[in-house]
Amino acid sequence: MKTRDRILQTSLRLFNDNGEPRITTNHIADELDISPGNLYYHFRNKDDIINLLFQQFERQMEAALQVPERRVPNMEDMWLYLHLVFETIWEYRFLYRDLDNILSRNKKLRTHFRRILERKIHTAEIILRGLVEVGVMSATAADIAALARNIAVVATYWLNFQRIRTTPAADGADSDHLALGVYQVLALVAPFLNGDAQRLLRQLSLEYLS
Amino acid sequence: MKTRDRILQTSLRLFNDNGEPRITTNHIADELDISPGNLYYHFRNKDDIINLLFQQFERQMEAALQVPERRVPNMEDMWLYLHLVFETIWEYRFLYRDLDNILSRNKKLRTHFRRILERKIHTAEIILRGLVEVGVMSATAADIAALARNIAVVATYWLNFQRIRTTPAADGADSDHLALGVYQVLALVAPFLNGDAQRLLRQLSLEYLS
DNA sequence: GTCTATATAGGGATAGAC
DNA sequence: GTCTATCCCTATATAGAC
Repeated sequence: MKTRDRILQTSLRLFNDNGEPRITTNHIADELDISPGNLYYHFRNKDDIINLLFQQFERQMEAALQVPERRVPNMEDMWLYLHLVFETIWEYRFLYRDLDNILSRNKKLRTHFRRILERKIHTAEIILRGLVEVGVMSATAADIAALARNIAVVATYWLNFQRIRTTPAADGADSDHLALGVYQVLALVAPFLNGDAQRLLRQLSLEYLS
Repeated sequence: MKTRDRILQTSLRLFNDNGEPRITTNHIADELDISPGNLYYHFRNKDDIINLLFQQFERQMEAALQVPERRVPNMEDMWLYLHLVFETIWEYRFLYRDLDNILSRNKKLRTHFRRILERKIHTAEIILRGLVEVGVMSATAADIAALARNIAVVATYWLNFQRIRTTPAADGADSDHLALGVYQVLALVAPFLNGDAQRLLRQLSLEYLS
């Protein structure tokens, strides 16, 4: 494996585990058993590393936020959408841990992240309108707008919320956090679902959380 | 006004405006036209300042999260609860901007903040159960648990969410952000409200956001 | 209480040899 | 591509005079 890729991989792991502000270029070099000079041969500076990682993140998130085409979105689209979003956030959680800090240092990152956020809201709206269209749920336009914003907020910050609530030592498996997050978002949609769909969701949720 | 208090006041303002990690003790001293040495006469270190500000924050938030006693909570309690919470967060928003960063540097702060979060959820639950009891809304125990968590997430992170969405330059007045936040949280509760209460809330929301 | 001057430490980044 | 050595800068914090 090329040194450049090893640096990216290790940086991502250290950032995710310890928070980007606490990881210096020396830490990264140490962890890889290479010299700081070598690291700076491959990357201009620390921001350069972060930018590369952000590009990877952005590609993956864009893929997750693809609006289903050529057909009316349904409940399965919602499930898939949420899982892909949560997994991408988990993989690049260092961005979310110090979001304000990181975005304020780099205007381009800020612009791109904002676009992702708007897209998150937009995709949620498309899917919700699809659910209304096929008769699975009932909601006004204003309901959908507010609901889509709330879905975006919970999806974006759920992992941060959980990291504070659980003690650093005794936190459960990673997958639990994601599953609970998906459940929380579905709980936002549930009250708008019509009788049958709502019962189905309740049933699914019970199994899902066991 | 005593120098000590001026330091606290100015620190809070600078932290809120620029983010705590970017404000050094020298910045604070500069802004006050005092020497760094003078600042360190009044406070052992930067963390000492943050701890004091956190204590102020905690007292104010604890007050906001008082469960209404001796009577069944109603819709007005929910409004009051949300307004007080949002205003407290706004006043000490520097804590929320770099929450992970700040809490990870100080175990005591982390423990106390976690308690506040649990209390946020708990108070929301108490109020929601009150609403069910007086017949204003219908929800199962599981509905209420999930809803209370979501209320806490949105209330905690709404301002962060909005700061990213709005451009740093052209953001609206401060009060707008708070009002929108309260609206978003009420939108979480709305679908559980019974006919009359729901219509009333819709009416109120329209006026509220105009 | 307040100042000036300074010690200390650490992170980001580069030069030049190999 | 990789290393060693080093420089610069900034932030925290202290010492000692006034």
